[in-house]
Amino acid sequence: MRDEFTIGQVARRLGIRTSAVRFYERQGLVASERLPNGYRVFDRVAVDILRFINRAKELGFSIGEIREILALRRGGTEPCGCVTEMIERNLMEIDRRIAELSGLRRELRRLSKGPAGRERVHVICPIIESDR
Amino acid sequence: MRDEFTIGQVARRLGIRTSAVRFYERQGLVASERLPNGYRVFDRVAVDILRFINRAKELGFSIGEIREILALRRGGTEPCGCVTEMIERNLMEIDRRIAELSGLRRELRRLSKGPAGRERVHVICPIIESDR
DNA sequence: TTGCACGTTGAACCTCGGTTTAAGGTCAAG
DNA sequence: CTTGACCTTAAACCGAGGTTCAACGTGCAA
Repeated sequence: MRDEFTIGQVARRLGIRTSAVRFYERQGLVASERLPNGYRVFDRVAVDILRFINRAKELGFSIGEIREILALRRGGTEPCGCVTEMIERNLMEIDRRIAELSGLRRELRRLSKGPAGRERVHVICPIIESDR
Repeated sequence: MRDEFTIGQVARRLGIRTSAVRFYERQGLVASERLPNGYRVFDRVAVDILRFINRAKELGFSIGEIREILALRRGGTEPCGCVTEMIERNLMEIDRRIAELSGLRRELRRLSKGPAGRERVHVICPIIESDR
Protein backbone atom coordinates (compact mmCIF):
# COMPACT_ATOMS: atom_id res chain seq x y z
CA MET A 1 0.00 0.00 0.00
CA ARG A 2 1.65 3.15 -1.26
CA ASP A 3 0.89 6.43 0.35
CA GLU A 4 0.77 8.67 -2.69
CA PHE A 5 -2.35 8.93 -4.79
CA THR A 6 -3.56 10.88 -7.78
CA ILE A 7 -6.77 12.81 -7.53
CA GLY A 8 -8.61 10.18 -9.55
CA GLN A 9 -7.46 7.37 -7.29
CA VAL A 10 -8.48 9.30 -4.19
CA ALA A 11 -11.86 10.15 -5.65
CA ARG A 12 -12.61 6.55 -6.68
CA ARG A 13 -11.48 5.33 -3.30
CA LEU A 14 -13.76 7.68 -1.41
CA GLY A 15 -16.65 7.60 -3.83
CA ILE A 16 -16.61 11.31 -4.61
CA ARG A 17 -15.85 13.35 -7.75
CA THR A 18 -12.49 14.77 -8.56
CA SER A 19 -14.25 18.11 -8.87
CA ALA A 20 -15.29 17.83 -5.22
CA VAL A 21 -11.74 17.11 -4.12
CA ARG A 22 -10.49 20.17 -6.01
CA PHE A 23 -13.32 22.17 -4.48
CA TYR A 24 -12.33 21.12 -0.94
CA GLU A 25 -8.77 22.06 -1.69
CA ARG A 26 -9.87 25.50 -2.94
CA GLN A 27 -11.89 25.85 0.26
CA GLY A 28 -8.75 25.24 2.28
CA LEU A 29 -9.92 21.98 3.81
CA VAL A 30 -7.22 19.74 2.41
CA ALA A 31 -3.80 20.23 0.83
CA SER A 32 -1.80 18.36 -1.78
CA GLU A 33 1.72 18.25 -3.16
CA ARG A 34 2.45 18.43 -6.85
CA LEU A 35 4.40 16.17 -9.17
CA PRO A 36 6.83 17.77 -11.63
CA ASN A 37 4.12 17.56 -14.29
CA GLY A 38 1.70 19.58 -12.19
CA TYR A 39 -0.49 16.67 -11.13
CA ARG A 40 -1.69 16.65 -7.53
CA VAL A 41 -0.45 13.98 -5.14
CA PHE A 42 -2.36 13.16 -1.98
CA ASP A 43 -0.72 11.40 0.96
CA ARG A 44 -2.39 9.26 3.64
CA VAL A 45 -3.07 12.28 5.83
CA ALA A 46 -4.88 14.04 2.99
CA VAL A 47 -6.93 10.93 2.34
CA ASP A 48 -7.81 10.72 6.04
CA ILE A 49 -8.89 14.34 5.98
CA LEU A 50 -11.06 13.76 2.93
CA ARG A 51 -12.63 10.75 4.60
CA PHE A 52 -13.26 12.91 7.65
CA ILE A 53 -14.88 15.58 5.49
CA ASN A 54 -17.24 12.98 4.08
CA ARG A 55 -18.23 11.71 7.47
CA ALA A 56 -18.71 15.22 8.84
CA LYS A 57 -20.87 16.15 5.86
CA GLU A 58 -23.04 13.08 6.46
CA LEU A 59 -23.50 14.39 9.99
CA GLY A 60 -24.72 17.72 8.67
CA PHE A 61 -21.63 19.83 9.31
CA SER A 62 -21.15 22.72 6.92
CA ILE A 63 -17.96 23.42 5.01
CA GLY A 64 -17.33 26.32 7.40
CA GLU A 65 -17.66 24.11 10.45
CA ILE A 66 -15.41 21.49 8.96
CA ARG A 67 -12.84 24.16 8.20
CA GLU A 68 -12.98 25.32 11.83
CA ILE A 69 -12.46 21.81 13.15
CA LEU A 70 -9.55 21.17 10.80
CA ALA A 71 -7.97 24.52 11.70
CA LEU A 72 -8.06 23.60 15.39
CA ARG A 73 -6.48 20.30 14.63
CA ARG A 74 -3.73 21.96 12.64
CA GLY A 75 -3.19 24.24 15.64
CA GLY A 76 -2.61 21.16 17.77
CA THR A 77 -5.87 21.40 19.75
CA GLU A 78 -8.16 18.40 20.02
CA PRO A 79 -11.27 19.85 18.43
CA CYS A 80 -13.75 18.04 20.70
CA GLY A 81 -14.98 21.01 22.73
CA CYS A 82 -15.76 22.99 19.65
CA VAL A 83 -17.32 19.93 18.05
CA THR A 84 -19.76 19.21 20.87
CA GLU A 85 -20.85 22.84 20.71
CA MET A 86 -21.43 22.54 16.99
CA ILE A 87 -23.32 19.32 17.53
CA GLU A 88 -25.60 21.02 20.04
CA ARG A 89 -26.22 23.88 17.64
CA ASN A 90 -26.95 21.47 14.83
CA LEU A 91 -29.30 19.48 17.05
CA MET A 92 -31.27 22.59 17.89
CA GLU A 93 -31.52 23.48 14.24
CA ILE A 94 -32.65 19.96 13.38
CA ASP A 95 -35.32 20.06 16.08
CA ARG A 96 -36.53 23.37 14.74
CA ARG A 97 -36.79 21.98 11.23
CA ILE A 98 -38.49 18.80 12.38
CA ALA A 99 -41.05 20.85 14.29
CA GLU A 100 -41.65 23.02 11.25
CA LEU A 101 -42.11 20.03 8.98
CA SER A 102 -44.39 18.33 11.48
CA GLY A 103 -46.63 21.35 11.63
CA LEU A 104 -46.77 21.45 7.87
CA ARG A 105 -47.46 17.75 7.80
CA ARG A 106 -50.39 18.05 10.20
CA GLU A 107 -51.85 20.84 8.15
CA LEU A 108 -51.47 19.01 4.84
CA ARG A 109 -52.86 15.80 6.31
CA ARG A 110 -55.90 17.64 7.51
CA LEU A 111 -56.38 19.25 4.10
CA SER A 112 -56.01 16.00 2.22
CA LYS A 113 -58.74 14.42 4.34
CA GLY A 114 -61.00 16.69 2.35
CA PRO A 115 -62.67 19.99 3.10
CA ALA A 116 -64.56 19.59 6.35
CA GLY A 117 -65.85 23.10 7.11
CA ARG A 118 -68.95 24.61 5.60
CA GLU A 119 -69.35 28.18 4.41
CA ARG A 120 -65.91 28.21 2.84
CA VAL A 121 -65.39 31.16 0.60
CA HIS A 122 -62.84 29.66 -1.72
CA VAL A 123 -61.93 31.58 -4.80
CA ILE A 124 -59.21 29.50 -6.35
CA CYS A 125 -59.12 26.07 -4.75
CA PRO A 126 -61.41 24.79 -1.99
CA ILE A 127 -58.76 22.51 -0.54
CA ILE A 128 -55.97 24.97 -0.12
CA GLU A 129 -58.26 27.74 0.96
CA SER A 130 -60.21 25.67 3.46
CA ASP A 131 -60.41 27.14 6.94
CA ARG A 132 -57.26 27.11 8.94
CA MET B 1 -63.89 49.37 -1.60
CA ARG B 2 -62.50 49.89 -5.04
CA ASP B 3 -61.33 46.97 -7.05
CA GLU B 4 -58.27 48.45 -8.68
CA PHE B 5 -54.96 48.60 -6.87
CA THR B 6 -51.41 49.65 -7.57
CA ILE B 7 -48.64 47.21 -6.94
CA GLY B 8 -47.64 49.03 -3.77
CA GLN B 9 -51.16 48.86 -2.37
CA VAL B 10 -51.42 45.17 -3.13
CA ALA B 11 -48.05 44.45 -1.59
CA ARG B 12 -48.82 46.35 1.61
CA ARG B 13 -52.18 44.67 1.86
CA LEU B 14 -50.73 41.19 1.55
CA GLY B 15 -47.55 41.82 3.48
CA ILE B 16 -45.20 41.01 0.63
CA ARG B 17 -42.71 43.03 -1.42
CA THR B 18 -43.54 44.65 -4.71
CA SER B 19 -40.56 42.76 -6.11
CA ALA B 20 -42.28 39.48 -5.18
CA VAL B 21 -45.48 40.53 -6.94
CA ARG B 22 -43.51 41.37 -10.10
CA PHE B 23 -41.70 38.07 -9.77
CA TYR B 24 -44.98 36.11 -9.59
CA GLU B 25 -46.19 37.97 -12.63
CA ARG B 26 -43.02 37.10 -14.54
CA GLN B 27 -43.55 33.50 -13.47
CA GLY B 28 -46.99 33.56 -15.04
CA LEU B 29 -48.87 33.11 -11.77
CA VAL B 30 -50.81 36.35 -11.85
CA ALA B 31 -51.70 38.96 -14.45
CA SER B 32 -52.28 42.69 -14.36
CA GLU B 33 -53.61 45.44 -16.58
CA ARG B 34 -51.71 48.65 -17.24
CA LEU B 35 -52.64 52.28 -16.81
CA PRO B 36 -51.78 54.70 -19.63
CA ASN B 37 -48.62 55.67 -17.74
CA GLY B 38 -47.42 52.07 -17.67
CA TYR B 39 -48.26 51.39 -14.02
CA ARG B 40 -49.72 47.98 -13.19
CA VAL B 41 -53.31 47.73 -11.95
CA PHE B 42 -54.49 44.66 -10.06
CA ASP B 43 -58.16 43.76 -9.72
CA ARG B 44 -59.88 41.72 -7.01
CA VAL B 45 -59.23 38.47 -8.84
CA ALA B 46 -55.52 39.22 -9.02
CA VAL B 47 -55.47 40.02 -5.32
CA ASP B 48 -57.28 36.75 -4.57
CA ILE B 49 -54.72 34.88 -6.63
CA LEU B 50 -51.86 36.54 -4.79
CA ARG B 51 -53.47 35.66 -1.47
CA PHE B 52 -53.81 32.11 -2.70
CA ILE B 53 -50.15 32.03 -3.69
CA ASN B 54 -49.20 33.10 -0.18
CA ARG B 55 -51.29 30.41 1.43
CA ALA B 56 -50.02 27.72 -0.92
CA LYS B 57 -46.43 28.77 -0.24
CA GLU B 58 -47.05 28.46 3.51
CA LEU B 59 -48.21 24.93 2.79
CA GLY B 60 -44.97 24.12 1.04
CA PHE B 61 -46.16 24.21 -2.57
CA SER B 62 -43.52 25.19 -5.09
CA ILE B 63 -43.94 27.90 -7.69
CA GLY B 64 -44.29 25.17 -10.30
CA GLU B 65 -47.08 23.45 -8.41
CA ILE B 66 -48.89 26.71 -7.85
CA ARG B 67 -48.60 27.44 -11.55
CA GLU B 68 -50.13 24.05 -12.36
CA ILE B 69 -53.05 24.62 -10.02
CA LEU B 70 -53.74 28.07 -11.42
CA ALA B 71 -53.51 26.78 -14.98
CA LEU B 72 -56.17 24.15 -14.22
CA ARG B 73 -58.38 26.78 -12.73
CA ARG B 74 -57.98 28.99 -15.78
CA GLY B 75 -58.96 25.95 -17.84
CA GLY B 76 -62.20 25.71 -15.87
CA THR B 77 -61.26 22.56 -13.95
CA GLU B 78 -61.57 22.45 -10.19
CA PRO B 79 -57.98 21.73 -9.27
CA CYS B 80 -58.80 19.48 -6.30
CA GLY B 81 -57.74 16.15 -7.80
CA CYS B 82 -54.39 17.48 -8.81
CA VAL B 83 -54.05 19.22 -5.47
CA THR B 84 -54.66 16.12 -3.36
CA GLU B 85 -52.06 14.33 -5.43
CA MET B 86 -49.57 17.12 -4.83
CA ILE B 87 -50.39 17.06 -1.15
CA GLU B 88 -49.70 13.33 -1.01
CA ARG B 89 -46.42 13.80 -2.82
CA ASN B 90 -45.45 16.63 -0.50
CA LEU B 91 -46.39 14.55 2.53
CA MET B 92 -44.19 11.71 1.38
CA GLU B 93 -41.33 14.10 0.83
CA ILE B 94 -41.85 15.63 4.27
CA ASP B 95 -41.87 12.20 5.87
CA ARG B 96 -38.68 11.34 4.07
CA ARG B 97 -37.02 14.50 5.31
CA ILE B 98 -38.27 14.04 8.85
CA ALA B 99 -36.92 10.49 8.87
CA GLU B 100 -33.59 11.70 7.54
CA LEU B 101 -33.35 14.43 10.16
CA SER B 102 -34.38 12.04 12.93
CA GLY B 103 -31.63 9.63 11.95
CA LEU B 104 -29.15 12.46 11.94
CA ARG B 105 -30.47 13.62 15.28
CA ARG B 106 -30.06 10.20 16.86
CA GLU B 107 -26.55 9.96 15.53
CA LEU B 108 -25.54 13.42 16.72
CA ARG B 109 -27.14 12.86 20.11
CA ARG B 110 -25.18 9.68 20.53
CA LEU B 111 -21.96 11.41 19.53
CA SER B 112 -22.49 14.33 21.87
CA LYS B 113 -22.92 11.94 24.79
CA GLY B 114 -19.21 11.37 24.33
CA PRO B 115 -17.19 8.65 22.68
CA ALA B 116 -18.31 5.33 24.12
CA GLY B 117 -16.41 2.74 22.07
CA ARG B 118 -12.86 1.66 22.77
CA GLU B 119 -10.18 1.02 20.18
CA ARG B 120 -11.26 3.94 18.06
CA VAL B 121 -8.77 4.77 15.38
CA HIS B 122 -9.53 8.44 15.04
CA VAL B 123 -7.21 10.52 12.98
CA ILE B 124 -8.82 13.93 12.97
CA CYS B 125 -11.49 14.11 15.66
CA PRO B 126 -12.47 11.34 18.06
CA ILE B 127 -16.06 12.51 18.29
CA ILE B 128 -16.91 12.64 14.63
CA GLU B 129 -14.92 9.55 13.82
CA SER B 130 -16.31 7.46 16.66
CA ASP B 131 -17.75 4.12 15.63
CA ARG B 132 -20.98 4.17 13.73
C1' DT C 1 1.12 8.44 -34.50
C1' DT C 2 -2.81 8.13 -33.01
C1' DG C 3 -5.89 7.14 -29.53
C1' DC C 4 -7.38 7.12 -24.95
C1' DA C 5 -7.60 8.00 -20.16
C1' DC C 6 -6.06 10.95 -17.14
C1' DG C 7 -4.51 15.45 -15.38
C1' DT C 8 -4.51 20.97 -15.29
C1' DT C 9 -6.97 25.76 -15.08
C1' DG C 10 -10.45 29.57 -14.68
C1' DA C 11 -14.87 30.70 -15.35
C1' DA C 12 -19.42 29.90 -15.90
C1' DC C 13 -23.37 27.37 -14.40
C1' DC C 14 -26.88 24.95 -11.32
C1' DT C 15 -31.22 25.25 -7.75
C1' DC C 16 -34.80 28.27 -5.49
C1' DG C 17 -37.39 32.10 -4.57
C1' DG C 18 -37.01 35.97 -4.72
C1' DT C 19 -34.03 40.80 -3.68
C1' DT C 20 -31.19 44.44 -5.10
C1' DT C 21 -29.38 47.78 -8.13
C1' DA C 22 -29.08 51.11 -11.68
C1' DA C 23 -31.09 54.16 -14.42
C1' DG C 24 -34.90 56.17 -15.38
C1' DG C 25 -40.43 57.95 -15.76
C1' DT C 26 -44.84 59.89 -13.11
C1' DC C 27 -47.32 62.70 -10.21
C1' DA C 28 -49.09 65.46 -6.28
C1' DA C 29 -47.78 68.77 -2.75
C1' DG C 30 -45.44 72.81 -1.17
C1' DC D 1 -39.33 74.23 -9.56
C1' DT D 2 -38.17 70.92 -6.51
C1' DT D 3 -38.88 67.32 -3.44
C1' DG D 4 -40.47 62.88 -2.33
C1' DA D 5 -43.14 58.90 -2.94
C1' DC D 6 -44.36 56.04 -6.17
C1' DC D 7 -43.80 53.42 -10.52
C1' DT D 8 -41.01 51.11 -14.76
C1' DT D 9 -37.24 47.85 -16.73
C1' DA D 10 -33.32 44.54 -17.36
C1' DA D 11 -29.80 42.51 -15.19
C1' DA D 12 -27.08 41.20 -11.51
C1' DC D 13 -26.94 39.11 -7.06
C1' DC D 14 -27.73 35.90 -2.82
C1' DG D 15 -26.20 31.15 -0.41
C1' DA D 16 -24.43 26.27 -0.46
C1' DG D 17 -21.99 22.97 -2.34
C1' DG D 18 -20.41 21.70 -5.69
C1' DT D 19 -20.64 20.52 -11.33
C1' DT D 20 -19.68 21.48 -15.96
C1' DC D 21 -17.21 23.44 -19.72
C1' DA D 22 -13.55 24.79 -22.74
C1' DA D 23 -9.13 24.50 -23.88
C1' DC D 24 -5.19 22.56 -22.99
C1' DG D 25 -1.00 19.18 -21.24
C1' DT D 26 0.64 14.18 -20.02
C1' DG D 27 1.67 9.42 -20.34
C1' DC D 28 1.15 4.87 -22.02
C1' DA D 29 -0.09 1.28 -25.38
C1' DA D 30 -1.05 -0.64 -30.07
